[in-house]
Amino acid sequence: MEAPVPRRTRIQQEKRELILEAALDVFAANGFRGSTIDQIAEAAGMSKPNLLYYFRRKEDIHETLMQRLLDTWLAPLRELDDVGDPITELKSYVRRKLEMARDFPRQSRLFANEILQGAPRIMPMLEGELKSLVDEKAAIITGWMHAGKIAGTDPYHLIFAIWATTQHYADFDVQVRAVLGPDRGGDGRFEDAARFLEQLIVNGLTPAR
Amino acid sequence: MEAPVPRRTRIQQEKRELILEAALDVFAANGFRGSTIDQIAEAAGMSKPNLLYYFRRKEDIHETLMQRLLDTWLAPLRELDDVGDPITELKSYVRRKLEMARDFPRQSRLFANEILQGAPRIMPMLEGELKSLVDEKAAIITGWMHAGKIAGTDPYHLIFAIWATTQHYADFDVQVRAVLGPDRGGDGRFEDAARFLEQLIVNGLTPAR
DNA sequence: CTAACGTTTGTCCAATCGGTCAAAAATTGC
DNA sequence: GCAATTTTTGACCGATTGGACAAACGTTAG
Repeated sequence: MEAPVPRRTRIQQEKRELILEAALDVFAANGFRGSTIDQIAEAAGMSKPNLLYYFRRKEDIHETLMQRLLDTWLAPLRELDDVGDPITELKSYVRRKLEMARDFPRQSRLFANEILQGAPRIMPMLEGELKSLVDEKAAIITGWMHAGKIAGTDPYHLIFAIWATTQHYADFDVQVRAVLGPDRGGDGRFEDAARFLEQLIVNGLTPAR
Repeated sequence: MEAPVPRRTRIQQEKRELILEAALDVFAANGFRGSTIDQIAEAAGMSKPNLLYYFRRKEDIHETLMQRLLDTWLAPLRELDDVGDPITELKSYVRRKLEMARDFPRQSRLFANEILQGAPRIMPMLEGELKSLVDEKAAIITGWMHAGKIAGTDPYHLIFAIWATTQHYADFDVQVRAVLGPDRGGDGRFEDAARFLEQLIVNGLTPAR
């Protein structure tokens, strides 16, 4: 029996990666329907028929991209576990998510685009893989609440809030920068965000008692 | 001198509204490039040339929609003012934003789409109108902090966090529903979210002392 | 009734799109 | 070196797109 995934020569591997890299750029900036094969081909430095030699349809590129995305995208949540102090654990999760928004903004936008359009291509993954993972982690968080280690609240909405606040810095980057202005919108904005979110999650806004 | 905006008959007013309503549906669901004039025309119950009689270009529809959007979209923040208890004031703001996400999800998605694509059509508004408003409100919040009425933190990132967490329930609705499942993903999710966000903002996750 | 004006539509067009195909070019195995 | 195979490309195709246009239709005022 041969390998189930038919990837042939080393050159094919490399060209496919090149195309996926270019497509990530284009799809993240323009959405699926807003992107053309020509754009991706040009960004990858090859002709359109050449690109179609490696991926037979535009959708195949997107699909490959989305499959990889989910894996890496959920990695930070997978790391959340029961050992260590709960508050520390949650702060680490926020930090990891914020780092992903900073270091992989294109992936974040690709994902946001897909969800915004109603998740037509990844709905099964959301209801399957994603839901299972969140259920599992929500159970851990609920455990912490029952043990009195964190305040009792809704673990699902807590996870949503962490997703929303962190991904915001990738998906709404242009707005964040426009509002902060040239001086505060520079590289420091992620550290400011990290400080703010940490404090919000730990203590909220009530002044120290 | 006549009215500067050349809107003629009552029928023209009505048809333009009809088209804008249909276009909001289509643009919010498919993005600008993903939407076709035919789709909008069909949703508005008229032929394509008929639609183009009222709006000469596809972009004109989108532009009109975006101009109106900013006004209504920022209304909740405009209401934030200095009278009353700061914590109560911020909770009200969160509630108003969450109600907008619940009642006007299409507007939220339209806005999200535009920002995701780099805000090509509304960048001036972000750097002008929006930034001014946020600067003004951030100053109020800073005043509260200096008065010791709320914890000292970054007012800009606080506003970002409120935007992100509330709009998440409109923009990422399908994901929220998929994760919550059929039982918890129903109509109650906005009330659950409201309760959660209120608590998060007031007290964070530190258990009661 | 009819002329003027506002509204609606069928038809058409050029540009762009995703994708095909056959042939050329480059690479590889022997 | 040469044949087989893989890679690349120019030319092409049908479908869809945004938009133009003139003719038809409807309405209203005289």
